[in-house]
Amino acid sequence: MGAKGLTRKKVVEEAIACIESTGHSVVSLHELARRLGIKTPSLYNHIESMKELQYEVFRYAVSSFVKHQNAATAGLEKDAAVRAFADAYYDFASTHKGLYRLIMSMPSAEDERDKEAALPLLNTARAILSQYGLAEESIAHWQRVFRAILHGFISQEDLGYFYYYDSLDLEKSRKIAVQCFLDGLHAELGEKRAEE
Amino acid sequence: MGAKGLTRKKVVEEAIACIESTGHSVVSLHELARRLGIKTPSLYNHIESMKELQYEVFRYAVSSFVKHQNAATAGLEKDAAVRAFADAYYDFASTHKGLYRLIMSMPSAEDERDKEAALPLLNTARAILSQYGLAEESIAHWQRVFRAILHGFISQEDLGYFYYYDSLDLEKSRKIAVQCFLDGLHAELGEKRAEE
DNA sequence: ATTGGAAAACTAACACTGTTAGTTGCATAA
DNA sequence: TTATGCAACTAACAGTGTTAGTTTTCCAAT
Repeated sequence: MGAKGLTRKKVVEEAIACIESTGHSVVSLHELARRLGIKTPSLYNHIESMKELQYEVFRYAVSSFVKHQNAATAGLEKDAAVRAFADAYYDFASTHKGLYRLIMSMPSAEDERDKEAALPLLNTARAILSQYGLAEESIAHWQRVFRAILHGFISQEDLGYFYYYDSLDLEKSRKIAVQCFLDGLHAELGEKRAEE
Repeated sequence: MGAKGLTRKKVVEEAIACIESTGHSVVSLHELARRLGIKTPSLYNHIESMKELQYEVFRYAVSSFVKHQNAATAGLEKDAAVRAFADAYYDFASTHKGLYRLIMSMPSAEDERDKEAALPLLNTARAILSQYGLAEESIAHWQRVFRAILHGFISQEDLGYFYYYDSLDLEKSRKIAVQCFLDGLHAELGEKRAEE
């Protein structure tokens, strides 16, 4: 054992804590080492690289997000579940800016391992929408639409693209967005029923 | 005049060309200098800083995007205009990945100048929606929802979060998303009419 | 209890960012 | 032709992440 009893787990935990407190999706190794009371290169006794550390934190972020969403929608059905999911999504992204930004800055398309780690994220939205009795293909489409709205909203708000009419209630905009999704979904369901 | 007749304008243009060709929202000064046939520090004879160069490219990106959107929706009304706007938006983001990413990575909330430069972006969507005869406040809300959907979709696709069911047609998802927005908007219009 | 070996800390250094200071050289205006 | 100024240059700094090589520290086996 080394002088300070540091482990890989503790390093990752400190990185998470750092990201949580700063709100940035990345933590500099310098800052991380400072907080752990060691010099920067010493970190490499516990992690292989920055990329690897990020991957570790990413997994935590995904797991944390999924748990949050599942807890918020447990026992709810259809529209109520959708609304709760949307609220919880917004809540997580606001409260854990750094983790959410990390989730949404992973170039998953390139790294096969990242893609796999991100899979649980998609299933959360799918689970909710599968209650409507749609075909698998439709669920996949609507789950994309749902996530697009949720992320698009948070992303633009975060970027500052919603602050131009700052007299305007953000929460109301969000309610309208979710209602819009539900109306669209209901319209689809109506068509489906009409076909039968 | 210097040896190579370089001007600030030419530097910015090369930066734009570089961003267009790489698809990244930033260009390294090293790469930029290399392409211009000079050494990195020489760039500072023409630009004040990286931030300033980015701002210049950002203004170009905004202007370019706005022109693109206006051209695509000229003469169209209501739903047709909305659909054309959405198609054009997607087209721009796909064709000019670097410029779009730059637009969507400006921390506008912090810099007052960036915010102002971004204003035209918002007016494009607003102009389309103002045709529906909604109240100013409603337009502002629905313009947020519209942009949230459009950006959310592109962003997630770009991140690779749509490639899990890659058998599934992306274009169809996009059509559903736009139709969802229109259905939601129509529902709002219906309510408004019912109130009268 | 002493010693050997492993694990983890350290310092020094490299490559890569953006950036500044100080110097050289070309080109146009006088 | 000369002089002024602009634009190129080299050298260097601070900041990233990272590697090599060295020293320290602790735990385990004798």
